[in-house]
Amino acid sequence: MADELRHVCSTTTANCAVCRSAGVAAWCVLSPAELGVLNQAKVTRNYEPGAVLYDAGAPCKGLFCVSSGTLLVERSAQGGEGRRVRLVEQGDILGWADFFRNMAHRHRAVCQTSAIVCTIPSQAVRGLLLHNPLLALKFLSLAAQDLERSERSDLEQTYFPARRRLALALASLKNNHGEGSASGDIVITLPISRRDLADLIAVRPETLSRVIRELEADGVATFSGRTVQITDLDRLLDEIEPGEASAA
Amino acid sequence: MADELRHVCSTTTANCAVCRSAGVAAWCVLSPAELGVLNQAKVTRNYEPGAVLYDAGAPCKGLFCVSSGTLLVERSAQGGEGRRVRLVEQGDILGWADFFRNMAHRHRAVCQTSAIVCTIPSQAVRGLLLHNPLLALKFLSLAAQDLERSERSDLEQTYFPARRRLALALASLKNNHGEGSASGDIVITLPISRRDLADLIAVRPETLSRVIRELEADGVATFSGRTVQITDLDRLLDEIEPGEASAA
DNA sequence: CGGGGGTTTGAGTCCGTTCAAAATACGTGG
DNA sequence: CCACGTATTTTGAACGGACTCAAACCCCCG
Repeated sequence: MADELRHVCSTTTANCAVCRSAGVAAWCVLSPAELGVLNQAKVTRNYEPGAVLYDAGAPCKGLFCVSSGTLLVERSAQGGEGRRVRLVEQGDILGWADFFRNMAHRHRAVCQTSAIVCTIPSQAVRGLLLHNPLLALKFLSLAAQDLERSERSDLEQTYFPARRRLALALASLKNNHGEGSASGDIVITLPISRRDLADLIAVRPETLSRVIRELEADGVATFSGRTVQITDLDRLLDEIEPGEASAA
Repeated sequence: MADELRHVCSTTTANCAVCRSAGVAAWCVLSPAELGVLNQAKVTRNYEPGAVLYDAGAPCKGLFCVSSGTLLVERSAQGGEGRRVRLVEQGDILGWADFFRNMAHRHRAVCQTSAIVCTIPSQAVRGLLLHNPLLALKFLSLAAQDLERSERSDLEQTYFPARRRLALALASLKNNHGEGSASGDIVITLPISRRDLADLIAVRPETLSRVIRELEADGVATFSGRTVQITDLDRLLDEIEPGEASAA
């Protein structure tokens, strides 16, 4: 297993004390000494696009903390192809749910870009958790956020049409993958394929394709390969909240 | 607010040491001394059907532990009517997500039967959590379970047709609300109205009505008011896993 | 008996799917 | 650098499941 991965990942070093993710992730409550323990226990690896961080069915050996890059988490049915559930970015912590249930992974995490991810072995996590109760509280808050995200996505998929869900996805993508262009528009560089994007908003690729054409026809955004130009942000926001009148 | 509830809820006493829910819920890791603290801090109340445990927007004052009865958790949009998200039974802990995020409630919990529910004030929870790290681990495992449930429900609603979702719901309801009848069939007494059941499986009441007729026509179950008779359990299970061949 | 909510039934519509084929983008080797 | 093979994306046409709207029905309770 480790052999298979060797060609797509390599070990590197990193320092939690200066890692940008340490502030974003739950580790901010740790004392300098505890951060030292974390730093020593963790294993930092470099992954190439397409590398699999972990697969469904694999034993859960610890927590993952994304130092950089974008990963896609799929819910796979017995190792086969499954549904793409969510994107994971810098500072996010992966695998906690399986870890705290002492179960094998039920998801698969695949790198969409080259990525640097730290693995914190189970024992180290447990040690820190027992040593510093504040860390546990932080993790609980994190868990609550994940649950909230899942529940909201559930509601959105039940009640919102595909077009609105795409608008929602674009608005979200904008945060981590968008930047202002020369013309003042926002330009998003999608970290995932169109097929995966379709899966994320729970539609078939054919449907996504059609909805994209609709948005283009209505002057909301322009799509070209993995580049999306938001030509009218107000209109995009209107797509998300049809009830609201846009204040000029 | 408290005045409004007075006619539907009354204070009782209970002892965590002998409460059946203490074993089911996270509290099983507590020492006798800690259990004493919990016992003293908690407030036990008696609710009548229809009573609202908490409403969306209300400040989160602690955790709820269901000693007996069945509650329905709705995700309400700004205090109005929302979607029914899940049923909560004896031993379940409510409100942890809002509690650990330090936010106002985003859900509403309504009693479906008369119920006995203990409220554990924030300060007591926090005290126990900081005092006994094992409790935090237990809560994290609980959180992971909740996330798993939400994610699975998400997938089911995306991929499964209404009929299969109803079968799933019946199979689940069977655990807490079903019992064997004289004829050997399983009889479920639904704790919720048909409208709420429809909402739980994310369909309109009209659709639920039609799917019920289908199941009856196919000899899977018989519906009469709030009583459901599973006439053929194997066939019900086939509805849930169409791929599996039923072994006689 | 007369509401009034919940439930059922019917007819029609719509959104997203399915199936099938064409077009485009991509990686690889010549 | 181009040609080729493969995978992804797009387009089209037809289908289908669940929804909407509207009316009848039912049951519980006053």
